[in-house]
This record gives sequence, C-alpha cells and structure tokens, in this order.
Amino acid sequence: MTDQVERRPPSRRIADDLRAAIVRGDLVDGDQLPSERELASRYATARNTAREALSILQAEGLAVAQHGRGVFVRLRQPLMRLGRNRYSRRARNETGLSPFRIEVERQGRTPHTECRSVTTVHPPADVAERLGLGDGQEVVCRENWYFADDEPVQVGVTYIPVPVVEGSPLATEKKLGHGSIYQRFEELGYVITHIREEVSSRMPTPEEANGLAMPPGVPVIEVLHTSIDDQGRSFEVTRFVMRADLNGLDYEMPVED
Amino acid sequence: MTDQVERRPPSRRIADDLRAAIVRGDLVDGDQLPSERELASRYATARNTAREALSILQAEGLAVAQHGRGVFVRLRQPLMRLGRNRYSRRARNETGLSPFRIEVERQGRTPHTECRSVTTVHPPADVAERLGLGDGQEVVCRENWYFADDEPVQVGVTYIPVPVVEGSPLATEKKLGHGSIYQRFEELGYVITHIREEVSSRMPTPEEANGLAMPPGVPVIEVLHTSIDDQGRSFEVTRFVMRADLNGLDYEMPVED
DNA sequence: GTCAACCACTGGCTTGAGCCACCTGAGGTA
DNA sequence: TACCTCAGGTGGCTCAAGCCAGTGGTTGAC
Repeated sequence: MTDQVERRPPSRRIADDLRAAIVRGDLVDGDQLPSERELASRYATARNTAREALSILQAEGLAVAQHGRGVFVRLRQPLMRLGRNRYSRRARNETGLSPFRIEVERQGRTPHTECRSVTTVHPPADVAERLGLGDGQEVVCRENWYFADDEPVQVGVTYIPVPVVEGSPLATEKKLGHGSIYQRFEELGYVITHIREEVSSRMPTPEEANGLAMPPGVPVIEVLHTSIDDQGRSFEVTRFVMRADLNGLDYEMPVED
Repeated sequence: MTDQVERRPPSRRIADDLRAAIVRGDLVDGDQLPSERELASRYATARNTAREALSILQAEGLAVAQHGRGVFVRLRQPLMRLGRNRYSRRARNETGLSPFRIEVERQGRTPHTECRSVTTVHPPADVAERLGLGDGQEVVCRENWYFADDEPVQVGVTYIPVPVVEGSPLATEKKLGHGSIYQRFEELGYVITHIREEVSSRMPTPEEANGLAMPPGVPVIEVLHTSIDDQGRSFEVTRFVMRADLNGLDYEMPVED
C-alpha cells in the first residue's frame, strides 16, 4: 500500500521533503537550501543524488542555484500585469508614459526601453498571415527590449507592412519621439480600435534564456499581438516574448453577444 | 576567442548538436533520438554525460523520453485556441455545444468534460478579493476536468458566492443539464456581460503534472477568470490550469478610449 | 587602515561502474 | 493460430570519486 511511497527514488524523496518545507513555509523566499554535500550526508546518499534532488526543484522553478554561494528558494517577484489599457489613447495622452513604464514604476523599479534594430525583412508565415500579406511582400521589423532596473523582462518584435510606414521614421529610426508608437500610427492614418492577442507559453530557447537572463525552470509567455484599425485593417503585428516569472496579462473586456 | 565554445561542457555540446538538428529539420516530430549509450560512444563520453544532454532537451520541451523505448522529438500538437467567444450567448445558443467541445472536435478529437466535485468552502484570498467577499464568507466550489480523447488537457475550479447559487443545482449537482453553466447563471438573474482574465504561466506542481499527465519541460497557463454581469457584479471566478503545449488563448477585443 | 593571498566553502560537470524496470520482437510451444 | 518466454535493447537511478570554478571570510604583510 505504501509501496508507492517507499519505491520513490531517493532523489525524489529529498526533493519532496524540501518542496514540502517550502510549501509549508519553513523555508521562505531567498532562504538558502542545504548544500549538496550537506544533503548527501543527511540522507546518507551520494552527492550526485542530492544534486539531482536540487535540480528537480530548480526545474520546477522553486529554487535557483548560485555558483559558489548555494541554492536558494526562488524569490517570487510581483508580476507586472499588462492589460489592454496599454493601447488606450486616454492612458497615452494623460500620462505621456507607456503602460510598461507606469507598471514598472508602480513597483518602485526603474523602467527603460531600447530599440535594438530596425530592418526590412520578409515576415514569418504567421505574421504574414495576420497582416494579410502574400509571398514576397516585405515588412519593417523593429526589435524592442524592455527593462526594469536594467534587468531585461521582455522583448517585442514589431512587423509593419512596408506600404504602411513608407517614408515615416517608423521605417528607419530607432527613436520615435514623444508618445508611443501608436501616436505615430495615428499620424499615418491608422487609428487602433481593436486588438487581437494570441497567447501561448513554452520553455525559452537557449537564446531567449540568455538574452532575458532567465533562471532555469521559468517559462516564457509569447503574445502574438495584432493591431486593427477602424476600417478593419491589420496594420501591425508584434510578437512579445516575456519572462513568465515577471510578467502577467490582465484583460478586461465585454462579452460578445 | 572561441574559448566560449571550446569551454562549453560536453553535455551542453551534445545537447546543442541535437537541438540544432531538430531546429534545422533533420529530426522532426516523433523521430527517435540516438540512445544514451549510442551518444556516449559517438562522443567518446560517459553515459551519464549523454544522459545529461538528453535531459537538457527534455527540460526545454524539445524531447520526451519513453522508458524502455527511447527518447523522441516532442510531438507538437496543435493548440486549442480558447477565445472570449466561449462566453458568447450566441455561440451558446446556436451550437448547443461548449466552445471547448467545438474546438476539440475541430481537431478531430473527442471532447469530454467531467465535474469531479461540488463543495462549499472558504475561498482562496485572490478569489475572495475578486468576488468582493469578506472574511468568513463561503463559496461553492466546482472542480471541472476537460479531456480530449480521454487525455486531460485542463482543469477549472469555479468559485461562486453562496448567496448567488443558494438553492440552485449549481450549488450541489455535478450535472447541470442542457447548455453551459452560464445558462444556469442567467436563470438566476446573472447575465454575463464582461469578463476579466488574468493570465500567468509557470511550471506545474507535481500534483498538476501528475493529474494532467504532463511531459517534462511543459509549463502550465493559469487563467484567473472573473465573470461580471450587467450591474457590475462579479458573480463567479474560475481558476483554469491548462497544459501549455495543448492550449492557447485567443482574445480579440475593442481598445478602450 | 588597505590590500593581497589564501583557504574553506559553494555549485558545475564528468567519469565508469552497476542494478533495475520497461518494451519489443523473435522464436518456440500448446 | 494463439499464446508464452526470453533475450537484448531502451531509459531510470544510484554510487563514489575526482577536478574545476566561483564566493567570501580570514589572515598577514605593508
């Protein structure tokens, strides 16, 4: 009957004990876990086995190792809740700040955004589909990084059909001046009235993990955002990739009939 | 200069090679990766090292091991795209089917839902806050499981303030009869007109991983859903936990001014 | 008081061995 | 034909040992 429990491999058992201590609250955010060698001797097992146990917790996102220091209970930082208000004209005008900045400052941290590149490319298939573009049609591609306290928290790659932005600074300049990018779109005659956001989640690629300085055991949230104007034109698509331990989404919307 | 590359531990190098083969398309969904022993001999390394490489790929969600059979490139199944239309009255009436069923059937799979329990409990803090409940006020708690081809794909735990459903089958019965749960709410005088969905993502707890039969390296998407009626009353909160490799969200909504 | 060297600790990674559990297919038996 | 057995493959997990590379405190020279 308790075979299931007894059979449980030692590494799992150690992980279970530590996890229980964390869930129970005996160990809290930032606390140091016993060292590999300590666990090994405490459980009369090989160091590798203790090590395996700690790596299980890391894969679950409950702990994070620091070379030369120890393994620590993962600090759960508050999520930034990004809502649809980030596209609201009123929010744009009233504060003059982007919702990203507002949200980061609300947490007492310092926001910072950076446009890394502006290029003209052939869009990925899913982007082309949402923009209603055929083969061979090109888009302007803008890569933006978002930081809080100089820590990268998300990336957004924006794709805009070339005809939409031809001649505008959007097509070539990294700096866009006052107001958000949607200010510029309005000047070009595209007033955002609807958005579509397709949300998924997965583990990061090694490049993403590296670029976003992600601890192990943390997934990314991927949002494929489409901006639609009053004439039903999809004039811009952005693919956001964000650290799931630092970001959340908050949508409030009417139900369609 | 190439120190960074040379320094890369063997297990990482093996993982990199395999990952590259997958990304490149040399290995496709469902293909078997070389066995641990095969990799070890091919790279002139210990079996443990090859094993470590394979476990890196599994943590990234690119591969999945099957005891006694081998390690395989992870089958990427199409996502079920759950949109806000799942709360639409029209969709409810026209098809008589829940959006979950429609979506699953669209994929040629067989849907199936099951209410596991109906209890009365004290709500979690975040739920109580969204329902505007004070300490001590109880809620009816309904636990629903959603399956596709008998494979569990998501769980939803619904919390309803006791006064809202007192005397209704919602408070006690697992089976609710024709139409969705929102049909029942309408009968009680709560017409859903707005929803709020707070989306986050994380690695599953062991219980979730077990209950949802989740492969390693797959996160869950957690959605805290709030239903709001025409009088601004929040009458129901549901916490969805879904496999991120099988589910996605698709929101299309107007931008507020 | 400053600073450098040192040392005792931490995790990172590998080795090569072994035993176990599970899956599959080949071959034989009833 | 239907079933069983068994061998040889697979991954799961552990062991005991070793070396490397960060961290941070102590100690001692200046």
